[in-house]
Amino acid sequence: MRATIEDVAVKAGVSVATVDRVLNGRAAVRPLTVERVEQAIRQLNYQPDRLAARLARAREYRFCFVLPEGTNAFMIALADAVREEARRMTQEKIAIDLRHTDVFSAETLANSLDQIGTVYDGVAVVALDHPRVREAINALTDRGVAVVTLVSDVPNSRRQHYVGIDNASAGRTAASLMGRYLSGRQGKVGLIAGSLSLRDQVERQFGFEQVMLHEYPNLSLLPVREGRDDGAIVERVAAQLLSDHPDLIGIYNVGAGSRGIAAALEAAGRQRDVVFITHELTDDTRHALIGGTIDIIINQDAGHEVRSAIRVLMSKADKVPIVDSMERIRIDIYLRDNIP
Amino acid sequence: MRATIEDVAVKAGVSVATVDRVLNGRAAVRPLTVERVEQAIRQLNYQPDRLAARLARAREYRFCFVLPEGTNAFMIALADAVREEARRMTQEKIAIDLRHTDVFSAETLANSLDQIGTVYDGVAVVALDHPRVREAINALTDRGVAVVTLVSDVPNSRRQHYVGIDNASAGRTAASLMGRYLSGRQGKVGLIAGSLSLRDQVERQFGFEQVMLHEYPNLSLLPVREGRDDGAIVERVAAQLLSDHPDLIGIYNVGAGSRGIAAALEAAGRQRDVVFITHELTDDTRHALIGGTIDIIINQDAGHEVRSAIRVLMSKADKVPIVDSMERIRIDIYLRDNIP
DNA sequence: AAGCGTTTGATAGACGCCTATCAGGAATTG
DNA sequence: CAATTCCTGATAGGCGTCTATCAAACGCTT
Repeated sequence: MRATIEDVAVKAGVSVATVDRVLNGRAAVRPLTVERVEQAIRQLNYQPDRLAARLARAREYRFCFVLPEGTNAFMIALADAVREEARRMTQEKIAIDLRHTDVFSAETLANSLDQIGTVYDGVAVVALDHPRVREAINALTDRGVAVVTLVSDVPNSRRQHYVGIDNASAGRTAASLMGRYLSGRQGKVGLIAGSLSLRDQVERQFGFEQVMLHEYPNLSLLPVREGRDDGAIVERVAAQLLSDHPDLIGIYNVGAGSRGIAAALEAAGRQRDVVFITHELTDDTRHALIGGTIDIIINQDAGHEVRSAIRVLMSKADKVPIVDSMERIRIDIYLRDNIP
Repeated sequence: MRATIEDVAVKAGVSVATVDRVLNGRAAVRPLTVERVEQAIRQLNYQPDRLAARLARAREYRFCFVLPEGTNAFMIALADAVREEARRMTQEKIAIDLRHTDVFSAETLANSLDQIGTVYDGVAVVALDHPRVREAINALTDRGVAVVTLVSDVPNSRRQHYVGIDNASAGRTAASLMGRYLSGRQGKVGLIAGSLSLRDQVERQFGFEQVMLHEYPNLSLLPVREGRDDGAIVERVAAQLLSDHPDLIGIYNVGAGSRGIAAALEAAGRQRDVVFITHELTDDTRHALIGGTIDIIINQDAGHEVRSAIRVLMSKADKVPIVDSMERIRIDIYLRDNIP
């Protein structure tokens, strides 16, 4: 049988009320008493029963997800996942709010974060890596709000955790697959990004270039072109890229707007000759993958990310450790043969 | 606020005791009354609070995992994951037993299943696809024990759910990658299996051959060779395969014993020339992947599978629906660039 | 109408923790 | 030494469900 709060009280020679005070910081307790209680807790290996705690707790946990606004398909999927989990989580006394903000403006994002008062126990944010945002994250943390970064990290901030894939690794993976798919061939490989103010994209690019340059000298990597994650712009950029380089044999798209690239490839009739690797499984990319225009999709599962973020925020709120292996978000690689 | 059992009682014009009788089948209730209670439940969209239920429940859930005995690295990882989760789950009033049985004998496995009395609420089994086993699974189901198949399915049985990857899809994926990695080359591709009495391996082989024959006519697929999932035997088989076919340029290993193949490749000095794709990330395969002998590892995450199995068994025991998207086990593809 | 079994109601006591209150004792201050 | 303030103990009530018991109401048989 597991130890209860009462066992701890007896062992420490105090009352349950005092143990409760120590556990929940409900009132001042003499340091000596605190020490005795903590010792008893250690000796009995006491861990509060989370089921009972959640049941008894009057207040519910309040979390907030801050996502970029806009029509990016992946971000829409992420927002859907948040709403879906929010609905599921009401059962567990967890209330989740969803806020949208302009992702390309560090100022706007930081202001949004600043506005979030102390009503929330935790915040999950798709963040720009910018000093102003970092500062806002740190301010939240200092106010006692648990913060996790989602999808794109802010490494030097005091956020508690990053929920998302290892983007440098994703970029390296894309490069390896590109290299092997193009083995024996010679030609140029193009890289298209959305905006290089998002850290995840920068890291992907970094990983891709690293492997490309070192391991596949037969392929010459062209300078990055920016498409601002917008289908129409991306399509123009891709069309230009294709006409500039008749010997282009590979495209890696680091950001959104894959649909534009697929359209440009098809318009040029070069979808069979060019290996096209991109990110995020959406209706568009799935369709292009099945059609053969896209060769590989590298994906992160929005549902998993949201659930992981919630678990982490819960753990931080309860001050219990997280299980790392459970929270590692994996890089999904989809070919037409294994799309779900 | 969520509806409670008391709200249902009031709405249905009965007592809470009666509602409880209906919910938990505790005693005979008049059909008319049952109908009224169920109607009230539907109207209020009442769902029992699982936290409270688990807290109040005297009895704990008892689940049993039946795994093949032996030294197969993946099965050992699976057993470790079971023990790990068992430890974690004691907190949640879930007791998990682990049993080992001879995997290659349908009779032994079926007897093991038959022995499992009604003490268990649910059973997860790595099953052989054999009539005797199917019958044993059906018998368990009929006794009211929830059964899920793990890793390898028994499709025509009355098991409640299959927890594992889509193995045909995994085989197709392996073939596609093999085909693309070998694009432009001509030569032979070998297939090594453990035992073809395990359905997962048969399905992988099927998927692989399907894609290989249709899409990559430049590659000629050799007949399967069996290695009985044993490192030493597999090594001999692989060595023979290599010496029989100097123009072998690809190996797909459907079962265990990758280490033997890696050893044979290295002994022949052909690890650079032969694309080697295999299953399951273990210490051995990870090492060979980093070293370059293995090119791709297709993996299923043992921890995820065990947790999923537990969630499914819990849902079945509570008679609540499962969330399919949460329980889909994904095919992990590892290159040296994205190993965790 | 008495006797019987079947359905139902009412209620108490867990489960382990949270929240709140009140009183009494201890330590500190002047 | 008295007056505070600070700590601690005891205890009640609640969270929503399960489990169990006893009595009352009901329908049916003879």
